[in-house]
This record gives sequence, structure tokens and C-alpha cells, in this order.
Amino acid sequence: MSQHLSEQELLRRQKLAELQQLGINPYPADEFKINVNALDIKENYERDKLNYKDVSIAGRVMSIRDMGKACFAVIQDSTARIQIYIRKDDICPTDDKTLYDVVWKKLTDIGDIIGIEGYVFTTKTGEISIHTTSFKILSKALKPLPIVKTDESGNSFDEVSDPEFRYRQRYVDLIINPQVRDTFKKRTQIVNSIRNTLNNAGLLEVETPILQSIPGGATARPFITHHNALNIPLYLRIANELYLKRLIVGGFDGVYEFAKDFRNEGMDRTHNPEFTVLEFYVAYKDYNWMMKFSEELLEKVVLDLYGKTTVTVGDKEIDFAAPFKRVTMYDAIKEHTGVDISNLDEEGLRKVCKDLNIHVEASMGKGKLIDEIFGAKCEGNYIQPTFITDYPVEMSPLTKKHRTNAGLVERFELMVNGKEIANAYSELNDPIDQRERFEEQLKLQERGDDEAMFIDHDFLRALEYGMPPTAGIGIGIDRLTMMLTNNAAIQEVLFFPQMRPEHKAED
RNA sequence: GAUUCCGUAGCUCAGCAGGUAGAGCAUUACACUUUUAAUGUAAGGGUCCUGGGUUCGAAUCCCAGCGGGAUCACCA
Repeated sequence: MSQHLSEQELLRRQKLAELQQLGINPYPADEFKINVNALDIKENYERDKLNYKDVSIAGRVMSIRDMGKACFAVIQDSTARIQIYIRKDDICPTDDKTLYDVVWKKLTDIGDIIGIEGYVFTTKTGEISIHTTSFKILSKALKPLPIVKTDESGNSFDEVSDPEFRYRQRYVDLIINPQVRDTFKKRTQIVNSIRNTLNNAGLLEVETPILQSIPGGATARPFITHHNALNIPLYLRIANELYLKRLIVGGFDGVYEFAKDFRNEGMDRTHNPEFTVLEFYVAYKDYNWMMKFSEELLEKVVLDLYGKTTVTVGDKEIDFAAPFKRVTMYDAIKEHTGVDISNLDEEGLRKVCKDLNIHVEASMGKGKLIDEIFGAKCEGNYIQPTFITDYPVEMSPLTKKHRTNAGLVERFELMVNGKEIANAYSELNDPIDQRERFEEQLKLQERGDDEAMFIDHDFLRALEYGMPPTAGIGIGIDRLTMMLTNNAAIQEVLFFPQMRPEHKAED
């Protein structure tokens, strides 16, 4: 089995051997003590110069400009890039010039990770740099790093833009494209901000099963796996709703989980087979409370991220300042189609869909038909954050019936930039009603709807012990992150999006 | 799943009326002790995605496959 190596890869292996011949371990085990990072130097050196006379820093070599007896190089650590200056006589004060002439100039490449000691200074062109007094190879790179160059006005050259390359080799993408790293830092900031708000509100972060024998809490096709010892099929969860509600039954007032969910459906730029949803449930509240809480939560997230409530998404400016607009689903459909569907039966709805040129399936029930109309004609119009409220009962089998409007449930979805990013309701806690709703789902299943929910008898048993009135919500973290970082593809906010396997010829 | 575009050096790309491949950066060598897309001179580097077909001859034309992007369908 031989690996096909390019000229550059062969050369780097030769350099590796030469280092070893010189008695240098290219992958040393000992700790390299760091006392500063690149960002710290860049931000604080000018006003605190005395503090940067003896720095020790490590990073990856990103570029080298060789001036003969001196070199400029740029290294990158986790915080920033910084220029280093290496002069032959400074790192080789004696007659032995091997360290500079051989180890540095011949055997160190772009992509290698080095540790240096030195002092910070400003070059005559005004760039804060580190004057190196000693350097050490900490890890030799055997593959050449794609070089992205940027000129003074910020134009980049040879930027690696091939999505396949970037997603499959995200580690390279992260090294060479700083804006990618920034997106993922923002993702973590978003999650941290939400977590802080929920913790401050007294909610408890919990973990619930990913492997479930009945995949519940949503309508979607699941992944199926098998447990060998129990010899039973298990499903990867499509939602964690039913487990979080069991915990509300158990006496917690508020619980939340950032849950990886899995759905065995198509993939595109807004769908990955595994994705993250925040769900949280609060006892003794209703969906009106949840609207208020969630709009404040999102306003806070945006404020924490950008210090203001507005975000640029594509060519649009979106303002997350609370309160958000509230529109009922029937009003939304009336406004965008001119049709009042509030009193139509299934046949009537089918006719409306036909008139509006909306594709429907025979298996679709009343709720699904209304959802199709909303999706086709209304959804895209809500750019600024808007709560769409009061959904038909047929499409919300886990939601409490509306307190005043028959046929509706107390549910809202939050639409931003024409897309749904949250789904919430007053949770159905009437066990008799819940059982009937599950049975309705069973009928849909018999009509051929392969996404209809299964009956979860243990969940019904839990409700029969009594669940307090509860408000619950699910927020798509990937989609929220896409929006708040102005990315159009979910693959841009997942470190390792699902890809078809690379087939490798075995030789 | 459907339609459509794409796959050439480590990276970004050119090459296509069919004649066994080019540029810039990167790499190698030399010069240069504050440069910054450093510069100058020279050199090396390719199963042109894979497999078939047409042809005297295919990176180029045709077919199939693999991978990716975009649009659509389903969904969060």
C-alpha cells in the first residue's frame, strides 16, 4: 500500500528526515510555555511596551519573506496573525549558523507550527512584530497549505472557495479563512448567550435520550438503528419534546436542552441530517408568555453578538428589537391570498389549493393543506421577525386547543427573513385529548402519511399523572446562526456538514 | 429524487474549430540584515475526476459512473 505523494509532499518528508538527522525532534513532547497571544500583543503593545520585552508565543507559519540574512514571517495562533522578524545573528550568536541557515531557512515551511521567544517592536513600516531571539519547530507539516494572500486594500488572492474542499477539509478552511473561524465563534456566542438567559431565568439544563424506541415530538422520517444486546430497533431522535415534558411532569418548573436531532430526509443548503434545536419548557406559562419571553431572548442574543438589535442578512436589514409583530395564521392567509379559509372544510381547502396552483397530495389532511397554503403564499413575506399564531388543530397534535377559537390551537411560529426559526405552543396536558390526537395521527398514517406520529403510551401515562399547564418552544440553532452570521447555507455553520463519502482507490 | 452547470499542478484559474498542457501564487536554487500580495534571476512539478466509445490522434467530441455547486420537490 503506497500513498501517491506530490513533489512537495516528498520534499517535506525529506526535510523531516533531515531535521531528525540534526537531532531535532519535529514533534517534540515537552510543553512549550506561552506567555502571550497574538491578539494581546496587537491590542496592548502600543500603550504598554515594557510588558512585551520577553514574549513566548507559538503558532502556524503562514508566510515567509526571505531577505537573506533576515526574514519576515507571519505566524497565526488561535487569536490572530502576527509578524515575526528573524535575524541570522540574533538566533545564531555563535559561529554555528545551522539554526538559521538550515533549520529555519531550509527546513521550515509554511504550515509548520513553531514556538518563538523574543521582544515586540514596531517595524519602520509601522507593523507590530516580534523580534525573534530563539525558535523551535513544534510540529512539522507534511502537506502544503494553500496560500491565500491579501493586499493592502483587503483583496484576497487565490482564496480557497471550493465548497467541497472547505467542507471536507474544514481544518484547512479554518486555518486559511479567518472569516470561517469567526462564524463558528459567533455560533458559540449565540449558544452561550441563550444559555445565560435561560439559566438566569431559573431553567435547568438537562440531557434526554438520543436513542429512542419511539421517535416522537415531531413529524419526520427517523434514522433506524439496532441495539444488539436488547435485540430491538432504536431510532435516533427527531425531537426531544416528549422527554422534556416528562420532566415537567416530574416537577421541574423549567427545563431546556440544546439537542442534536436527526431526520432521514433530503439534504440541501438548509437541511443537514443532524442539526441542533434548543427546546425549553416552562410550567404554569402559556404561549402568550412564551412570545414575550422568546422575543426578549432573541433581542438579547443579537445585542450580545453585535451590541445593537439589527442584523444584515443578504441585502436586508433585520431588526430584532422586541416586541415582534403578531399575526394569526388565518389573517396571514387572508392578507396574502385574499381567501378567508377559517370556515372551510377539507374539500373547500383542496379547491383553494387548486385555484392557487399549490401542489397537494391525497394523503394530506386539513391541517397539512392549510400549512401548504401558508408555506407557498405567506411565509416568504415575513422578513422582519413576526409571530404567526393560532394554527389549525390538525397540524399540531401536541398543542393545547385554543381557549376561545374552536378548531385552532395555541401555537405560534416565529418567521424571520421568510423562514421559520422557532415553533412554540401552550403544551397539551389533557391526557384524554392527547390520546385522541395520537389516534388522529394513526389515521393519517393509514392514509399513507409516513411522517405521522407514533403513539407514545409512556408519554400518555406521564400526562395521566398530571402535567401543569406549560409553555414550550423549539428554536433551530443552525438556522438562527445562519441568519445572525449572514450565511445562506447550513453547511457554513456546521463544522462538519454531512457529505457523500470520498471513495478512495485502494492500491 | 428531478433539472442544470462544474471537476486541468499544492491553491486560484486559462487552454477546447480534436494534434500527447500553460499562467500567477506556492515549491527548489542563488542574491538581498525592517519587508509586507517583498523583489530579481533560474529551475522542477500534472493518471487534464474515473471507465468506456468515436478518431491516425481526445484535457477538448459522445456515453456511463463518481464527487460538488445552483434551482426545484420534501422538510427544520
